[in-house]
Amino acid sequence: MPTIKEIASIAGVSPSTASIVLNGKSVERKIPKVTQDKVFEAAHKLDYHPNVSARRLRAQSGESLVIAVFWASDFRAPMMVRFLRGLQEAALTCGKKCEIMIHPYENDKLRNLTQAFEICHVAIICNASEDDMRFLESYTFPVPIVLYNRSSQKFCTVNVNDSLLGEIPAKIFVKRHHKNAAVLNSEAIFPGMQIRIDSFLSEAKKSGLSVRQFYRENSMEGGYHGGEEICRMNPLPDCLFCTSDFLAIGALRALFQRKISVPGQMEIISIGNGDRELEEYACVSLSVVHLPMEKMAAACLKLALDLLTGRVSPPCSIELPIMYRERESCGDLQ
Amino acid sequence: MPTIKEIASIAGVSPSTASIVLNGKSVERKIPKVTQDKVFEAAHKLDYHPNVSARRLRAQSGESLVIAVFWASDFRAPMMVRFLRGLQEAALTCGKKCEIMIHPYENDKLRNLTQAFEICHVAIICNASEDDMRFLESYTFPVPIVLYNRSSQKFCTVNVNDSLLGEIPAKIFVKRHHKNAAVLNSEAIFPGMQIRIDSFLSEAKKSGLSVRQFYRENSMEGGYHGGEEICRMNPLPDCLFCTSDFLAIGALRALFQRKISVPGQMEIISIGNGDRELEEYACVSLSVVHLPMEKMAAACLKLALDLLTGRVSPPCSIELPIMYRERESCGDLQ
DNA sequence: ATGAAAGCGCTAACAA
DNA sequence: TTGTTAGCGCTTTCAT
Repeated sequence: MPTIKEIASIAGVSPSTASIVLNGKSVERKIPKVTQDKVFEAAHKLDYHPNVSARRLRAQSGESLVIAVFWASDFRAPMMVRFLRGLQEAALTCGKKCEIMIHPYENDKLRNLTQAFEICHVAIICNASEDDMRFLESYTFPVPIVLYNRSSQKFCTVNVNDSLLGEIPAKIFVKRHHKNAAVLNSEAIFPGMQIRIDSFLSEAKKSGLSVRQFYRENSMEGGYHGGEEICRMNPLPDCLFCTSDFLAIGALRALFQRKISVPGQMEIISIGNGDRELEEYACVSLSVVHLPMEKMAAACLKLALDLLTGRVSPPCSIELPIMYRERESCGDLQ
Repeated sequence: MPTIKEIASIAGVSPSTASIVLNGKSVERKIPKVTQDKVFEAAHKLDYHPNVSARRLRAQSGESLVIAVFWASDFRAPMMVRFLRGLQEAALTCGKKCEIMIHPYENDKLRNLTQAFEICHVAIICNASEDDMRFLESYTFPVPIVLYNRSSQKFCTVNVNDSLLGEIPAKIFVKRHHKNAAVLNSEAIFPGMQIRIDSFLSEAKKSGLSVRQFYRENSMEGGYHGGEEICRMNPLPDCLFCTSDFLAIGALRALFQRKISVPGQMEIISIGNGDRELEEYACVSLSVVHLPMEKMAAACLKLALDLLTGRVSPPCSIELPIMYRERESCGDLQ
C-alpha cells in the first residue's frame, strides 16, 4: 500500500503538502494548481488510498468500543435484522459508546477472517458451522469472544434450550389430539438443530404421535416444495412442525393452493426465527415457539462487556427462555 | 481514554511490560505473577481498552478498502438485507479487498455521525430523510459519497425512475379494464415516494381510473389495517396499488380474512422492495414493479470505486431500469 | 525480568 | 507557498 510519503517523493513535494492537497485544503493553504496536479497524478498512478487507522489514530476520533459481529451471508442473512435490532437497542442503553461492525462471512470460512479479530474489542460470532467451530476451538484469539446459539467448553455463549424447542410443539400437538404429524426441516448445520428434531421425535414417540419427516432447503421455496409433498400424503397429516418460519410460510402457500384448511385440516407450529410481522401477517398467522433473538443479542452484548471488564470469564453461558406464541395456525383462535 | 502509558505508570512498570502482560504474553516473556497483577489491576481500574487504530497501524494489518454503509435503523432495516446481498456480491468481484462497515442510524440524525466519515474510504448513504439531505448538501466530506435512491446536484447517486414506478401499475390496471382503484401508501419521507404516487394518480386520471387513497404506517400491520378499511368500501375497489411489499402482505391478509378473492375480486400490484421470496411465496404471490436493490447496491459500489480513482466526479447519477413482474395477484396466471 | 527507543501513516503547528 | 517536526497509541526489537 502506497503512503503519503511515496506520493510526496514522486510528486517532488513534502509529505505535508501532499497531505494538504489530498485532503482538499489546497485553497485555504494556497497551493498552486501545478503542485496540486503533480500530487494528484502521483496519487492516481500509485492507486493511493489513505490509511484509515493512521488517520484515525492521529485524529483521536473518540475511540469507541468496537464490537465485531460475524454473520453468515447465506440464507440466514435475513435473520441478521432481528439480531441487529436487539444489539443496537442494547448498545444504546449500555452506557458505553459502541460501534457495531458487521463482518459477513461464508459458511466454513471463518478461519479466513482472523484479521478482523485484530481490529475490534470484542467479537460476537453467529452461525458458526461445525467446521468453523473446530477452528474457533483451536485458535487463540486476541479479543474476548461470545458465541451466539452454540455450545462450547472454551467460550462464552448465549443459547436457548433446544430440547424445549422440539418438545413443546410435540406436546401441544398431542394435547390437541393429533395422531399423525409431519416435520418439515432443513439439514442440521449445527448440533442444536438436530436436538430440536430429536426431542420432537422422542416426545412424539412417547405419546404415540406418528411422525413423517421431510427435509428441504431452509427457504420459503423449500417450504413450498415440502408442503406440496406433504399434501400428497395419504392420509394427510393432521399437524405440521416446521423448523423455521421460512419453511412454514412456504408450506402455507402450498396448503392454500391445495385448499387444505389451516388450522382446520392441519395445524402448524413453527420455530419462530423470523420477523414477528412475518408470522403475524401471514394469511393464516403462525403459531410459533418464539426464538428470542433480540434478547439473545442483548445478552451477547452484556456478556461481551462483562468479559471485557473481567466480571465474567469463559466459559460461561446464558440460556434464554423460549415461549409458545399461539396464533391462528394452531389453536382455537378464530 | 486511558492509554497503555497510564497503565504502566500506575502499575509502576514500563509501557512495554504493560503491553506484554495485557497481550497475554506473560509466560513466554517470563513476567512474574506480581507484575502481571499490578498491570491488570491498573487496567481494570482505568477501564482500559486498547486503541484499535493504533494497534492496527502498528500491525500493518492489510488495510483494505473501507466502505461505510449508512442505513436507517427503523422500519426500513429489513430492506438492508437485499442491499447488502448485492453489495457483498459486487465487493467480491470488484478485484479489490473491501471491508463493508454498516453504520445504522436514526432518521434525521445523520449529522451526528460525522465521525464515521473520517474512518472510511468511501461512504454509501441510504435512506436519507429530507433533513438528512439538507445536512449532506451543506457539509463538506472528507471522503467520496454515494447516495442510494436520492437525487442531488452535489453527489453521485444511484436511482430508479420513480415516475415509472407509479405509471406502470396504473397503466396495467387500466389495460385490465379496472375502474376503481385504491392506493395504499405510507407517508412520503423522501421526494421520490411522492413522485411514485403522483404519477400513479396522474396516469389514472388521464385514463378515467378513479382512485381512493389510504395512508398507513409502512409495515405489514399498517397494510393490514389499510386493507381492512378498503374492505369496508362500497363499492369495493377492483384493484389496489401498494407502495411497498410490507403493505401488500398486510393487505392480503385482511382481504383473505374477509374472503375477498385476489385477483378475482381485486387485483394487487405492489412496489417490489421486499425479498423475492416474500413476494413469491405469499399465499397469493404478488405482482410487483420490481425495485432492483441488489443491482442498485452493485452500482453504488461501482460508482464509489470510480469516484475513488477519479474516473468519475460528482455529480453523476446512474439510473437502473425497473421491471414489472407479473405474478398471481394481478394477471392471468392461475 | 524489565525498559528504552523506534516507527507504523498521517496531519497540524510552526518555521522558513 | 512549502517543508520540518512532533506525536497520536501501540508493539517489538534490542539492551540491560
